[in-house]
This record gives sequence, structure tokens and C-alpha cells, in this order.
Amino acid sequence: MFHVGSARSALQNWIYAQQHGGTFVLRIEDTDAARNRPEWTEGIISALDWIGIERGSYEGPHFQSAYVQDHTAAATRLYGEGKAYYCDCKREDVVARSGNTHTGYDGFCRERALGPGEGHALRFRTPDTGETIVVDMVRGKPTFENKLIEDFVIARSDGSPLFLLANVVDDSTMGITHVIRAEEHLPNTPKQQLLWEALGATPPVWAHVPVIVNEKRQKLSKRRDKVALEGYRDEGYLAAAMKNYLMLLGWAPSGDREIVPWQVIEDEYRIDEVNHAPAFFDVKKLRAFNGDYIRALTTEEFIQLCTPWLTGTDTIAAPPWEPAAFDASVFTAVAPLAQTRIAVLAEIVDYVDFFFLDAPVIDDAAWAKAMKEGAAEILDATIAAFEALADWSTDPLKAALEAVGAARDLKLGKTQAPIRVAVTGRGVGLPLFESVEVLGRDRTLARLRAARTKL
RNA sequence: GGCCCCGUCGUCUAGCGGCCUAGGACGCCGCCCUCUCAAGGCGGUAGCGAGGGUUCGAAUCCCUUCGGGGCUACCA
Repeated sequence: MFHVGSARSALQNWIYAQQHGGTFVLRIEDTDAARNRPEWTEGIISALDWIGIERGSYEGPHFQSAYVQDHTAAATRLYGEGKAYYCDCKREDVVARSGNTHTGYDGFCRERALGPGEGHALRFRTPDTGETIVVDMVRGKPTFENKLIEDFVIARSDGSPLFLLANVVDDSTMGITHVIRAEEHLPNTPKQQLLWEALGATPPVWAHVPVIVNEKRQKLSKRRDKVALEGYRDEGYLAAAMKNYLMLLGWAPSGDREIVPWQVIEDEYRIDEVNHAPAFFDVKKLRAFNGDYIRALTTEEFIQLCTPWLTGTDTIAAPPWEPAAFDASVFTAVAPLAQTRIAVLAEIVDYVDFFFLDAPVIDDAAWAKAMKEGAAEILDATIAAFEALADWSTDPLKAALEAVGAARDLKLGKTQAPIRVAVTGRGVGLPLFESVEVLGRDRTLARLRAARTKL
């Protein structure tokens, strides 16, 4: 699962690297073995690939777990220099001591001079005075009072290093110069900066971008919100639309425009111009963007891109018709008609299913609405008119139905309703006469007769 | 509770002291086009959270207040 927020961060880092001749580095932060699976990495790589951060064009992936010896060495060094100490406090003891004014660890073990051992975690000794200023490309200079920064754990009691330490060590050894990440990491930053200083190195340039929120203005979460990039991909959101939309969260290109070529974004995006307030992930607007991108496709591209939903893949559900029933030439004929009607590619299935199914799937509500009094008569007349038609093509078909309606003083809009439902199963859909032409005389007539029988 | 961050239409944004009668986009509502639905065209709806300053002049600067959010693990 690749979070849309991660995708946005990746893109921001990628753009920044592109703009400054830097290198994008992918690092899998897997220091917590219990929460990581090696196979997830491929998912991340292919998701990055999808949004245009192609494998081979960046450094990595590096696995943080491969550098544990560096992390533990740093931990040992900090302990040796008296900048870290061992602690055997239990969480509940700390809470009990601090009462209801708990502001983190109380420093109980600071001077106890405990050595390494069973149940002893290593804590970093934070300064009691002064302040730590985070210089941030988007937020300015968030300032933290050192005395309010608790002595945080840098290595578990089993000796394994924690993310805060591991990150600083890796950033240092990998020569990371810029860290662009979500705002949720801002409170960690002074801690990491203190670690950088303790290790005698210069911290990178930070940029903390506001989080993406849901309609309730809370950070997008995996459990309650739809955040998987792959999910959007499998619904038929185009990578270009998704990228464009993601970058517009908290930022806008020059001029009164929003849908712009990626190159414009790469040229104009400025991380320090990004808004400071969280942005709502509006799927409706994403859909609108996607529809726009779909319409901008050439017919050939559109057909090509629809194929997975027409045939199914390992992640995209197979369509409701028999694979052998799919006729590419039929789809090619109607694809342009469908292109302006769908906002996400997955919707193509419902638009063209009646071509590939033996009988259309009847929408009950549409049937009830269209097959009112007079429908039988219209069907009979239409069957007769269509049977007599010499030239089975759009214009004559339309003229024939118009004549049927005219004889009953009905507008085409009324006359076509029962025919549409009989042939396609639905009340709305592709232009009727083009569809009927493509469907062919025999199948159309069979459906009209079947509907007539059902009345 | 503590620390930090943030505050322009419902939403995403433009705006960096006079070009603002606050612009664009999505959404929503009309109208046109029309075989349905879309697409397209035209029009409309709606906002500077509040209160104080500073200034000739404030959406833009300052303060307060109110309101949102993030973090607060031997997770990342």
C-alpha cells in the first residue's frame, strides 16, 4: 500500500532534486522488523514507477535495516561520551511519577549510571537550557525549548536502534542534504537535530509540508480513508491526473490554470511557496481532473488505456462478459463516444457491457420508467420499422425511430427511452443509434422482441 | 493537559499595503446545445473567523481572541 500522502512527498522530493541537480534517494525505513515485509518494497517501487519516478532514475532502495551496525555504533559512541544513558523505567512508573502533568520522560535514570543490560533502554540526554531552532523551507523557524524536549529513547532494551537515531545516522552517511516530509514529523525534528549536533554533523535542510486531510479535517488515515495510490490506479485514475492533482494541494501554478503539463509543475513548483494549512483531499475534484485528462487523450491512447478493464488483470476485476465475447473492433468503433462520458477508466465497463453480453443487464428502475403505457406499441412499431430498414446505419435508424414517434406525436426523447432500455438495459448511456448500428440488426431485433415479450 | 503548526468562497487556491467592487478551478444551481447521459458554451451562488491596533489606505503588518490540525511509544 502506497499512501497518497507518501506519493505527494515523493513527488515533492523528486521535483526538488530535479530542480537542483540533486539525487532522489529511496530508503526503506524498516528498523521495526515487526511492521515490515520485504515484499512491500516492490509495491512501493512500482507505485513510484507509476507516478513517473522510474526505477533506475534514483538512488536506492537502501534498506535501513542493513545499516544497524552503524546505528548501534553511534548509540555506543553517544553512551561512551556521556550523551546517552541507560534507563530501566517502566512506562507506567514514569506516568505515575509525573502525575497528570506528564510531559514526557522525567529523567529519573539520568544520574543512576546504569550500564547496558536486561531491560535497559538507551536514552539521549537532551539539553536543559537553550532552544533548538529548526530552519524549515516551508515553515520558517519553528523554535523548541530544550528543557521541554524529553530524554528520548534511541535504542531499545534489546539494543536495536530506533528510527530517530537510525534516520540521523543514515542521513549523515548517505549525504542527505534535504528532507522534505509531512508536518507530522515536525515535532521529531528538534530531537533529530540535537542528535545531529551530538554526533558532530550538520543537519540537512528541512521542509515540513502540511498533511493532507479528509472531510473532517483530520490527517488521511489508512483505516478510515481511501488512501492507497494503487486503489486509485485500479479504478482508472490516470497517473498524470493524480500527479497534477496532488501537486495542487497547497500550491498553484502561475496564471489562472490548474491542469497543466507535468513539465510546468516541474519548472514552477516551489516548495517554499506551499501553503501552510492542511489541504482536503477532494476526490470529486480529482475525478474532474481525471475526466479532463481522459478527454485529452487520443482515441488510440484511450482504447489502449481502457484495455485492462475490458479484459481484467491481476489487480483489476475481470469484466462481466466472457473473455471470448470481447470484440476489439466493436470497442474501437464506440470508444470515442465513451471517452467524453467517463471520469475514471473503470466506468468503461458499464458503458459497453451490452455489446459483449448475450443479453443486456436490465436496470429495474430504468425499465419501470421507460416501459410505461405506450411502450409496447412503440416497440412493435420500431421492430417493424427496423426490420424494413435497408440501410442499417445511424442516420436511417434515427429517421426510422423519429417516424415511429412522429406517428404518435412523440418527441424522439420519449420514443427512444423504451428502445434504449430494451437494447442496452439502461436508461442512460452511449448515443443510441450509433450503438444500435454497431450492435447489428439481428442482435438488436432479438433484444427488442425479448423486451416486447416481457411486457 | 503540554509542545508545535495553521486560519481567503462548501473545497483547492490567486493575492505579498493602493491594481480587490477579492480572481480562477471543483462542487452546486440555471440557460443553451441535444435521442438519454456526458462533453461543450453562457450565466449564477458563495469567502478574507472575530476584535483591537499600525497606516492617508489592510485580505495583505502587529496584538488578542476564537477555531482547526499535528505530535505527545523501548512505531515510523
